[in-house]
Amino acid sequence: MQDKVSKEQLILESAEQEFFIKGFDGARTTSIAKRAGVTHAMLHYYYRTKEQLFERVIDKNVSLIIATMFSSLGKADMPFLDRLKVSISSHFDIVASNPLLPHFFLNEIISRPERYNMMQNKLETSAKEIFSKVQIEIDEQSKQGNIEWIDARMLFMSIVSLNLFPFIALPFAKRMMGDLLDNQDSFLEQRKAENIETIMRRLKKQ
Amino acid sequence: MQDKVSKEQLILESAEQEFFIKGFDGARTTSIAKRAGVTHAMLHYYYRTKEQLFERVIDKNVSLIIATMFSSLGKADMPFLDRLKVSISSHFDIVASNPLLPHFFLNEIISRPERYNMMQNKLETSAKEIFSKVQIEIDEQSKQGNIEWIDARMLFMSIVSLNLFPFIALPFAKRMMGDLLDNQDSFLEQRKAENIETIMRRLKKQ
DNA sequence: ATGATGTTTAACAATTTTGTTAATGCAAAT
DNA sequence: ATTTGCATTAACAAAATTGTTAAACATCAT
Repeated sequence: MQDKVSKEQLILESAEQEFFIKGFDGARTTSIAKRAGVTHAMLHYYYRTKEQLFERVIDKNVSLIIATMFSSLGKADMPFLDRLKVSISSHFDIVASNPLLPHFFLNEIISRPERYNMMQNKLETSAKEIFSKVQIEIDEQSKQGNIEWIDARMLFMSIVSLNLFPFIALPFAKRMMGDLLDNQDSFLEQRKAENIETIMRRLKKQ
Repeated sequence: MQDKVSKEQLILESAEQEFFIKGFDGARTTSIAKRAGVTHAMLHYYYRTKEQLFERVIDKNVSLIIATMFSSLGKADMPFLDRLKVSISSHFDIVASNPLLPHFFLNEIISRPERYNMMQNKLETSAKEIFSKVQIEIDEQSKQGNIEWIDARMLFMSIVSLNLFPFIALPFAKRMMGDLLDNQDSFLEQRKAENIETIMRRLKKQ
C-alpha cells in the first residue's frame, strides 16, 4: 500500500519540476499528470486545483527559499572575515544544489506579487535585523582599520548577485563559455572561489 | 490619419509591457488588447497570432538584448582599467533604462530554449571573439604586473552578475532594503559605483 | 457620387485547459 | 461475504483563450 503515498508524492514532484521550469502560467495540469504517469483526474483528486497544488510546491520550498536568500551573512563564532567566507560558501552551495529555485521564485514574485505579501513581511523584518547586526560589526571592524567600510545591504546585494546570477543565467551562458562549463563540478568550485575572492578583496584594507 | 499607425503601434507597446511582466505564457491577447484600448480582433488583424506578435516584440528588442549582455567588456582607446570602468558603467546604464529586459529574456530562454537557437549561435561566436581579445589583454597586463590575473569569462560573469541581478531582484528587494531604495536615482548611482569599485579591487595588484 | 482600400466591430467557432462526477475497482476491517 | 473507505478511470462540463469572418465603416482618389 505504499502506492497510495507514492502517487500523491509523484504528482507533487512532477508539479515541482514543471512549475520550476515553466512557471505557474506555463505549467499544464495535464502535462504534470502525464509526467507523473497518472490521469489528470488523479491530480485534481489529490490537490483539487492547480492553484492548491502550486501552493503545496511553494510550502515545500519556502524554508529553502529563505535560506537561499539569507544564509550569506551568517552567525557562527569566528573572526568577521572568516565567518563571512564560510557564509558565502555555504550560500553558494545551497544555490548550487537547487539551481532552478531562484529564477522560479523571482519569476513568480514578478508576475504575481500579491500572492507573496505575507512571506515578504516575514522576510522584511528578519532581513532588517540581520542587516543592522552586520552593519554594527562592519562599523566596528572598519573603525579598527581591519576592513574597508561598506553598507551592509550593498554587501548583501553583491554577494547574492554573484552567487545567484550564474545559476539563473546558466542556460544562457552554456553556449558561449566554451570549455569553462564542461566539467560542472570544477566550474562550481572555481566560481565559488572567485565569488569569495571578489568579496574579500572588496573589504580588504589597502 | 496617424490613428492607423497609432493603433498598430499601441498594440505592440501594450504587448511589450504585458510580455515583459507576465512572459509569453502568462500574457493574454485579450488583456493586451484591453491595455491598448482596442478589441482583441484588432490585435489579430494586425499581428495574426500571439506568437507573431511576440516575435515582433523580440525583434524590436534583440539589439538591446545583445547590448545588455555584451557592452561590458568594451573597446574604446584608453588604458585597460579605465576602459573597463567605462564599459561597466555604460553596461549598467543600459540595464538601468531597460530594467525588465534581462529577466524577461532569461525567462523565455529557460521556458522555451528551442526558439532561441539562431540567436544563441550569433551570440556564441561574438562572445568567444570578445573573450579571447580581452583575455590577451589581461594576460599582458598581468604579466606587466599591472593587474591580478583572471579568466576573462569569470570577469564577465562577475560584471554581468553585479550589474543585472539587482534589477532582476528589485521587486523582491524593495521591501527589505529600508530607505536604501527610497531615492531611485541616488541608489542607482551608489550601486553603479559599488559594482565598479568591486571589480576594480578584484583586479588591483596588492 | 463611386469605387477601392484599409480599418473596426460584433458575433461566432475551435481549441485548450481546468475541473467535476458517477461508476468501478480494490483492499482491509468487521 | 459484506461493508466501508479510499483510489482510479473515463466521460463529461465549464470556462478561458485564441483565432476567424462577414458586415459595417471610414477615407481617399478618381
